[in-house]
This record gives sequence, C-alpha cells and structure tokens, in this order.
Amino acid sequence: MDGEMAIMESSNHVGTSSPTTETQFTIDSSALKDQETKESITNSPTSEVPIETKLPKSSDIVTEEKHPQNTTTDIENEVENPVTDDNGNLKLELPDNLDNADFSKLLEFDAKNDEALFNSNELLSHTMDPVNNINLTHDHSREVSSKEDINIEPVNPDEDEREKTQDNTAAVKTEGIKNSEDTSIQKDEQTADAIYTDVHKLSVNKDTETLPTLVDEKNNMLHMRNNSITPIMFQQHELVGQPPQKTVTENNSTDAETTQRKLSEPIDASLPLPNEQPTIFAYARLDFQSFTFYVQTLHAIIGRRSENDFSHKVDVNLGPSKSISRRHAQIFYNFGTGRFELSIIGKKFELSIIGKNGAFVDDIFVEKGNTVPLRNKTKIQIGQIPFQFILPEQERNDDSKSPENADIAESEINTRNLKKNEPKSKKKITTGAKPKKAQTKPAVKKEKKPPKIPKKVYTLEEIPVEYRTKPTVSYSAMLTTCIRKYSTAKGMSLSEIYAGIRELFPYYKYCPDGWQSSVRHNLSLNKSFRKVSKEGKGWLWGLDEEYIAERERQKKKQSEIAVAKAQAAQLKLEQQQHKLQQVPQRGKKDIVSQRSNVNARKQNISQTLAANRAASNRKNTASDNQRTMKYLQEQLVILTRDRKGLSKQVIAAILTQALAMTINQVTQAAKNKGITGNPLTALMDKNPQHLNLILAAAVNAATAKVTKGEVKQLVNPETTAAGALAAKAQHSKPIRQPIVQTPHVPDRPPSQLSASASSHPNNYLHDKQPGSFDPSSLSRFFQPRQNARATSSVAATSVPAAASQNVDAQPKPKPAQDNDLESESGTSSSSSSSSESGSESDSGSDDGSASGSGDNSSTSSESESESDSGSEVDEKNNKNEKIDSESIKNNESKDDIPSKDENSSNDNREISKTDEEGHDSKRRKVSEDINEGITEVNVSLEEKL
DNA sequence: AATGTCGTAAACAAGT
DNA sequence: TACTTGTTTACGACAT
Repeated sequence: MDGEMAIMESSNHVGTSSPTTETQFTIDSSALKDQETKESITNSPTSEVPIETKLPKSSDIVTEEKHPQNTTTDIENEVENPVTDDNGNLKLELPDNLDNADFSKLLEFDAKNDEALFNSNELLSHTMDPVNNINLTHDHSREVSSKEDINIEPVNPDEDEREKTQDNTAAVKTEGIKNSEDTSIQKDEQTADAIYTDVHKLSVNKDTETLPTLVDEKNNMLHMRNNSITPIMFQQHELVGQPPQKTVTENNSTDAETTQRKLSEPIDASLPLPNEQPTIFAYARLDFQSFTFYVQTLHAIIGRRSENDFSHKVDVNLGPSKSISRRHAQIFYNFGTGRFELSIIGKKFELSIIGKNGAFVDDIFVEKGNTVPLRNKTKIQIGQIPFQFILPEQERNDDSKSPENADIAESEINTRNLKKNEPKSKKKITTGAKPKKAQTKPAVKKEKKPPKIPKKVYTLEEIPVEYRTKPTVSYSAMLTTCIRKYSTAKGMSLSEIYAGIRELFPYYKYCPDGWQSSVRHNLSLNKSFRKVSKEGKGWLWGLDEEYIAERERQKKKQSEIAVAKAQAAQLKLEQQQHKLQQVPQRGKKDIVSQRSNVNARKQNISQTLAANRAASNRKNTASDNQRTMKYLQEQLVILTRDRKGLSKQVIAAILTQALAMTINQVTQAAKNKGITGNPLTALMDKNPQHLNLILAAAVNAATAKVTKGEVKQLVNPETTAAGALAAKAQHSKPIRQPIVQTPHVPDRPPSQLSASASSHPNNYLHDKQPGSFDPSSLSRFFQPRQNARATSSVAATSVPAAASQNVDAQPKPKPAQDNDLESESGTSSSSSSSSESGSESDSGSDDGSASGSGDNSSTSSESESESDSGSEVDEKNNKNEKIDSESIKNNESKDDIPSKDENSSNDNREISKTDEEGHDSKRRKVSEDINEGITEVNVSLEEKL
C-alpha cells in the first residue's frame, strides 16, 4: 500500500479510537478487521481510485471523506495529506475563500461526524490509524465545492420494503452491525460537541424512532450548522425534490467533469462566504466510514478498481479488495417503483459466496442478480465495506420534526417574508409546534389570543334600530339607575354594572368598548357612588343616596328658579312681540328714533322668536331662531346693498321694519294655520328663495313707508331670484341654505350661506309677484296640521340624506335645521319609544345632573345620521354621533356669537334653561308639536314644489 | 373669563 | 403575561 492507503488506515483507526466504540465493539470487530477490509477501505480514496474522490471528475457522485478521528488530539498523528497528493486523485478542490479557520472548523466538524457515522466504523477501527484531520478537511471542503445542482425526484423515503433475502449466514454480521450502530450512537452522545455535528452523523442518527435524543441533538446541530461554514450535505437532499429531467447515468469522468463544473459553479461561488451554507444536490447519499458519496445520478456503479485498471468505470470504488467485484453492485432509481434500488450485479444463479459476491442489505445477504429496494438508512455492506444509504427526504422529515429545525425553517421564513422585524416575525411564526419554551409560549399565546377577540364589531344592520342611538342619559344617571335596579345590599360588582347597563341600555351591547372606562371613571369620581363591600379583586358598588338626594334637591331648586325665569322671559317676550307688531303701523318716524329703536326691535324680533322657541325644544329652537335671525339680517343687508342714495339711518329703519314685517307675517301666517313651531326657520330652510322674496317685498314695503314713497322699490325681486339661482348653481351641494352668498359675512362660513340645492323648482320663484309684499302668500306654506302624521314620514325620509350631507360637507356651521328636525323627532320618539327603559326617564329626573348633561352630550338623537351612514359600523356611528352632536353644539354656541342682540340670546338661554331645568315632558311635547308643524311645512313645501 | 360638569381617553397600579 | 379593576390626570365641549 502506498502512503495514501496508510493514511486511510490511520484515519480509520482514529475514527474508532474512542473508548466507547471499542468497548461496544465486541462481537464482530475481530471478524471485520481483517486486513482486506482495511485495504479496501483505505484504498478507496487513494490515487488508485481517483474518479470517485476527485470531485471535478465525478459529476454524478461526490465522495466526501470522513474523518473518523474524534478529537483534535489525534492531529499529531497526521499522515500524508491525500488532498495534496500529486496524483490528484484525492486532491480535492477547495473553495478559494476557505480560510484556515474554516478548515479547522471543517476539521472538527468532520471528526465528529465520523464518529457517529457508521457502526462499521468501529469494526474497522482498531486496525486503522488515526487520520489526519487536515486532509479530511480538505476533502470535505472540496467536496462541498463540487456540489452539483441537480433536481431530483424525491425518493420515497418511507418506502419500507424489507425484501430481505433469507440468508442465515447474515445473522452474525447483522448482529455485529447492530452492535456497532449502538456503539456509534453512544459515541455520538459522548463526543457530540453541540456545534459540529456533521451531516453524516445526522444521517446516522436520523433514526428518530429509535433515537429521539439524538434527533434532538441532530437538530441542534443542524441548527447550529446554519450558522457555520460547514458544508451541509443535507441541504442538497432537501433540494432533491424531483427526478432530474436529465438522467445522469454516465459516470464518465471526463463528461462528468464538465458537467460537474458547470453545475457546481454557482455553488462554488457561494462557498467563499463563510456563513453561507453550501448545498450539494444529490439524490441520495452513501455514508461510508471515512467518506461520503453523493449519489447525484440515478445510476451508480459500485465496484472495485485497481490502480491500473481503467478498463471499466466505477462510480463508487470500494477498493482493490478481491471480495469486491469490479462491478459489484449498482444503485439506481427505479421509476417503476419510484425508489432507489440496489442491484447486485452478476448472474442470478452464479454461485455467490457470502461476504464476497453478494451484499448485505440491512443485515440480510443479497445474492447476485437480486435487487432490493433501498430505503432511507438502509445499511449496506459490500465485501467488508459497510455503508449506509441515506435519502434526503428522510433527513428533511427528521429535520422538520425537530423543534430546532422548525425554528430554522421559521427563521428562514421570517427572514424571507419578514425581514424587518426578526423578533416579531419569530413570534408570528410560532404557530408551528415548537418544543422550545421561549418560542412555543409566545406562539401559544398568540394563538390563544384570537379566542379573546376584542369584541364583535356590529354593522349597522346588525344592530336593532332602537339600539343604534346612544341613550341620552349621562353615565351617572345610568349608573344610578342600574344600581338601583339591580344592586343588592352588598352592591354591584363592576362587571355586574356593565351587564346591568347593557341590559338597561342595549346600545352598550353593540357599541364598541370604551364606555366601560367612563363607567369606572364615574364610579370613582362621582360621589353618588360608593364602595359598599369588597369582593375579590374589586369592589361592590352602591349608591350614596344621601349625596344623591342632596344633589337632587339642589337641582330641583335650580330648575324651579329657571322655570320662573323662563316664565318671566316668556312674558316679556310676548309683550315685546306685541309692541313689535305695532311698529309697522307707526307712521313716519324720526330717523334718529328709528335708529334708536333698531336694537329694541331686534330684541323684539328675537324675543318673538324666542317666544316661539319657548314652546319648542330649547336647544333646537334656540339654535334655529338665532340662525334664522342671522340669516334674515344677512339677507337684508345683501338685499339692500344698493341703497339708492338712502342714508344709513334710513336703511336701518327700512331693515328694521322689513324684518319685523317678515317675521310677523310669517309667524302670523303659520299661526293662522295652527302651526306652533318655528315657521320662519322652516321656511328659511325649506325654501330660502321664497323667504328671500318675502324679505325683498318687505324691504320694498318698508322702504316705501320709510321714505314716504320717495323710493318705492329698494330691491328688485328679479335680482333676488337671479341671485338665488346663481347661488344655487354655485353651490349645488349645500341644501336648504340661504340663497344669496355674501362674502362679507364673516360670522358664518360660506357654506352656511350657500344657496340651497333643494328640489324647489325655480318656477316657484316666478309665482311671486315681484315688487309687492304679499304676506298672504305665506299661507301657502302653512298647511293645516291634519296631514302632519301622514306626511311627516315623508319628510323624515326625504330629509335625512340631505341633512347628513350637510353634516359631512360642513360639519361646523351646519344648518342644523333638518338635523334638528330629525333629531328632534328622533328624540321625542326615542324618549317615548325608549319606554323600554322606563327607569331611564326615572334616572333622568332622579339624577338631575344627568338629564342635563345627557341632553347635552347626545342632544338630538343621531338616529338620522346613523341611519344615513347605512353600512357604517358601530364605531363609526359613534363618531357620527359625536360629529352630529358636536356640530349641533357648535351651532348653538356659535350662533350665539353672531347674534348682536344679546337679549335674544339671553332669552334663549333662559328658555333653554327653563326647559332643561326639568320640564322634560313638556319640552318633549312642545318639541313634538314643533316638529310636526315644521314637518308639515316641509312636506307641504315639498309637495307644492 | 372663570368655574363646574360631563364624557372620554390614557397612564398607572394593584390584584387575579 | 394578560386581563380586570380602580385611581388619577388631562383634555375638550359645554354650561353656568
């Protein structure tokens, strides 16, 4: 034997040098360690059999030398490095970028792998000399570099075909192999240095069924390997998925070389990077004691090849041992059965000597001419050379089974899919079954989370109509009611209170969470509630009746005062209204006096309106009146922009009179029709054009009066109409807005003044007789009340869309009329329909503070806007609510500002206060009437138009 | 304009 | 760790 052989021997020896191995190795060791075996094995990697080991030459098969040597301490026994052999037989091509560190790693890696690899290792071990790690390392790296990218059809790893040939003679050897296997396993455990478990080792340990611990270990190794530069042979297997289109049966070294080069190029390129995992693509792998053979073709011949024997081609050279035929066996993929098979070459009936011409497959002797299926980890022994057939898929499965691998896979997925957040991604992917706590737990939690779905988000359709609106009850009132109704002497727990509120006000069943916070806040802050007793973690809440009673008293007092005030204010208003009506009848008046009366008249007007308001809902009417007043004033200013030489004073007088005339006439007309609502506002909203015409007529009438006929017409109704039309065209969206847009009115956003896009046909404008003021024309707007009920629904349906549109378009200065109408009716209806919560009204009165705030907060019910929103979700409804109420509030508050007559606003407040102060029922009725009236007006208008 | 009320939200702590 | 419960603070809107 040449030096190389010696090397091999030594390597083998080293590989089996572990004590455990030897101890385990009792039975067959002696039998197996015959010289021939040694020779054959050692020869295989030598120069004599260059093809297999020489990567560049073997395209189909890549052999990887294994290093049985287990520890670095054996390095001292270095022998010649086959890699550097001049013959090039064993010289492996190393990746250029592999540095020393990499080598050393590989060294370690290989050493450990080898230990685990083959049972037979031990058998052969004692006769062998320690192997030079370095050499092996070289081989290893070279092998890696020679990876070939081949798409292979996955071999069915599960194929468990035990077509063992019945041969008694195999018994002994089988036992021996088994023993050796055990030995190797133990060895693994001993020498397993976490990090460097080689693929080979893994392959051996793949027997997850029998070696769970090792599997884990393997997985660990695999995991670590991902971070190492060590070539991962299994990766290649992983990639073996489909049978290659090209059947590489040719093992011709030359052809193979070319092919290999080509195929391996990309892989080699990747090798340089230390952290990159080299991948070798192969159908299967033959794990020998000291090297690994990658089956990269669908057909590989196993045989003997002597130094000078180039007469035949051998893919796997098992050495010169005579016990091995030149063409001893072949491994091929049987497409028929869909598996790899091992066929013993030779005539079937040729006499085969056990251990010589046949082969042991899974410890069962296979005679010549026989073919046996190869499944993953099938043990094969030809001559004295054992090896194992490894399928990639199996490894993969094993890998996947292992938690670590799962991690890896996960991490891979993560990096692939979610490169941004590694920690996050990890968590996310934890769905996979992972034994590891850290990762499993989060995963479980994540999965457990779903069960705790935040809360069902109801669509509007899912919510009963009556529960779509937030109750106009303050939290304190709700709580009071709830506790009164459901609480025991011990009190109510928070969750019970929640439930109670949901029961009392189903709105809170459907609305998004958040109100609970308010509930808690109220309980904590409001002195009406007190902790009664403790139960578990929380308290049981009760009422502080004393405090509540005291508070009620105060409220009552206040309300009484307010009522008194309101009554006084009403009286005053009526008186002033009476005066106002006399204004137009006055003849000439001193300009100065007229001027001095402007405020008073304005007050009167406001008070008149306020008087009307007094009979209606405080908020809406207040808002309406102010809005109407403002509108009228603005329109008057606009109409009289052309003063025709008249002095300011005269104009002021004219305006005053015109305003009074308009208000009185409209009011009177409505009154005559039995309408108690706010006709002026209704008219303004429903038909501002007409109101403008009325105003224009009034202005002209007043002008004639004031100027004693000098000026008969200050306003041209035609212009008014034209202006209205123009404005209409300009602002098609806003609805029910004043006709004329005036940029000089800063108090209101333009939208407020934008022309209405209502359905009022223009021809209506021409119905009017321009120039003359015909108050009687107003009557046409006011129909008897009889139709109210029937028609109100029409109005209700026709209005909302527009109203919501307004809200959406101009939430702030929103002309809340329609909204108010709707909401008002909604309120009234809800207040009546909400009898379901009779306690609610109780609470309202009980909890004085509540009723006020409740009205304020939710004011007009938003049923309209909600119903408008249609498919809007509950959450959004809430927001709509907010917007609605807010806009309404804004309206109220901001309308106060522009009103120059403080009295009126004061009056409004008085009234409102009065209302607020406890005349809920009265207010409701009044507002109902108003609504009806207004609705009537609207309907009649719409009908007419 | 200052103050109070109410609703809402958030931060935080403590308990489960 | 997540959730519940309770407290506190802050803010905005509104009313007084």
